[in-house]
Amino acid sequence: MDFIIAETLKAVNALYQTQLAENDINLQQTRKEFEGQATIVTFPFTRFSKKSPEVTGNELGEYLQQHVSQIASFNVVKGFLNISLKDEHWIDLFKQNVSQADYGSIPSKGRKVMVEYSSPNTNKPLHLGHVRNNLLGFSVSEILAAAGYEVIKSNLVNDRGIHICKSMLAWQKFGNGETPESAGLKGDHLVGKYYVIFDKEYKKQIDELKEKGLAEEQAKKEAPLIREAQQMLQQWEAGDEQVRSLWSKMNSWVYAGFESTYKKLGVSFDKFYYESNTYLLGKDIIQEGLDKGVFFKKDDGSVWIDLTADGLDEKLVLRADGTSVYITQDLGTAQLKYNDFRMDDSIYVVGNEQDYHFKVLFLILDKLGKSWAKGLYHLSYGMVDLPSGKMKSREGTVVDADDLINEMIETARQRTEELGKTEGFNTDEKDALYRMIGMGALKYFLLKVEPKKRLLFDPNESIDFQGHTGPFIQYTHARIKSVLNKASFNVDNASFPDELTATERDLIIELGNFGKLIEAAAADHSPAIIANYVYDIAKLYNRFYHEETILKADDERVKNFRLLLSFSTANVIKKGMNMLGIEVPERM
RNA sequence: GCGCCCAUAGCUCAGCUGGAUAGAGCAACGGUUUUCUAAACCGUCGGUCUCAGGUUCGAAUCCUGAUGGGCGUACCA
Repeated sequence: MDFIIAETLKAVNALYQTQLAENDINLQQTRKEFEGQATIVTFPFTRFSKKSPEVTGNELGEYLQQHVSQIASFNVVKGFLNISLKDEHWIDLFKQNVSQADYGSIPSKGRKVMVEYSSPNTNKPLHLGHVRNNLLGFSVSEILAAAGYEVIKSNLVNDRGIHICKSMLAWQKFGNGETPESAGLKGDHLVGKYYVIFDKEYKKQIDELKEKGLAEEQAKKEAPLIREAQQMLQQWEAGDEQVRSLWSKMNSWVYAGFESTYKKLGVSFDKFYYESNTYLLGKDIIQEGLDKGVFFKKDDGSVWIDLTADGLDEKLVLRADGTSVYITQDLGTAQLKYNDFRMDDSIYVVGNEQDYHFKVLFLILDKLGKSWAKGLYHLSYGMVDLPSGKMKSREGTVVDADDLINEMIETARQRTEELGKTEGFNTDEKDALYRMIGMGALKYFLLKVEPKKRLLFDPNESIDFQGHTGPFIQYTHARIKSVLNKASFNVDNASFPDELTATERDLIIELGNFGKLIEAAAADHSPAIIANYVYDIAKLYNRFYHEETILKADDERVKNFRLLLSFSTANVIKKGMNMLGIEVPERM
């Protein structure tokens, strides 16, 4: 439809001797209650046409109809010029473009982008919040790849620190040598169990100390368990063999557990970074910043940056004792990633509680004169909350990722069996189908919402399988495949009609927007755009499916055309869903 | 205190760079299957787009302020 803009520019120039730019033309899809497919808003033109919006619209319409062969007719409603294009034009768009097997592929942009996501702590299993992160990161990676970027998916594993020592210490004290095998627990769940035990015992000690008259703050600092954990961290940093060996053992349990969860989620990574390797990085950057006068040193030896001119605060970048803080490592890690890959852009998928941190991080790198700093982007997403409030691992008020996944698959199994749709499936096929549908429901549920919005999840209300959901779209795909199979569809038999029904036209137009939507989703880092688009396509197709008959169409040309239209729709649905990390079944 | 984010139907969400009478799903009610998969389709009901100003031919969308909610503002990560 874009050619209309160019033609309108010519028309405005011819009629009103005014040279406009492309951006000055407001072209949109005609609302369905009016006739036409393309609408130009004519209000802005009245400034130089010196005529009413209606008259201006009519003059433009006349001109365009005379000069543009694809235009069939036009009508003017107030300041809106509605243009109907000939069916020939839409059929041509379908033939040349939409129906092609590679439709929706965008040529390489020659840009490399890193997407860092997941980045778990190795002291507890993944919960629903992590699931949102993982699905977002994976989906954004797929969308960027579809939009022609070279994508590197990375995962910065937080495998060291005081929280890890807490689990280790609790296991050492209360574990009696328990292993994932002996406990019959996934490794990450076993380690998480001891993280919770630590917290429970720690609280006990705090209460005891408080009874002895200590203030809360002091009790928290002096409880023997926390002291031991801190000591263990020091031993870890000193390379103490026993501590390191316990650490390796427990982390390996966790990794085995994560691997299984990642697999079920269908996410993957090209590059792992581990904080145990990167936590000392960044000190050379501190020196660089001091040399450049970006940072300054206080009397106690701590290093700071003054960001008050940018509306932020003074920020510590190195402790007085010379050790790193969080941002020190992140400065170093950012440099490391750039040295490794020389990417043009780098996206961090991290929750919105760290908005301030990333603002500061990117600003500092920019002030240090890093040329690549402008390519850094924080994909900030809202927390997943329960009706009872925030999820807290230590207090056990979390929706566990593995549990949720299993429940979704189980629900999918029940629904499918109730509907009696498993005829002709063997056991493996059934399992694959249930997994596909259950995960489709979960993933779609999480991805259809704009990332930055917070998400409320009520464990008592199961995730829907009907309506605006993943399974609805999957069902539409399976339905199409079923028709195509019945017809023994072959692309080579394609034929095209002389005219279109309204629904066929709507479907072609919407399918024609695919590329534009991929670009928009990539630019906004928003899977929600793809999710809502694919839903619109599925909905339109179902309307078409009910209104028109395909296999029994009177005219063989129409039949073959509708088959090809169905095929093309399935193609877009599949590609779109794959960008969300959702698979679509051949039948269900 | 200061900073950032959010607010659209009873509930969950769309609404493209400002454009026509603000759209879906769920829930409720009614209809559609001798015909390609009813996880579907069609219809009814449901709105002061949190509030108050402003900019504009035109505001859910932009600006200012207020209210409500979330987050941050650590020599934690």
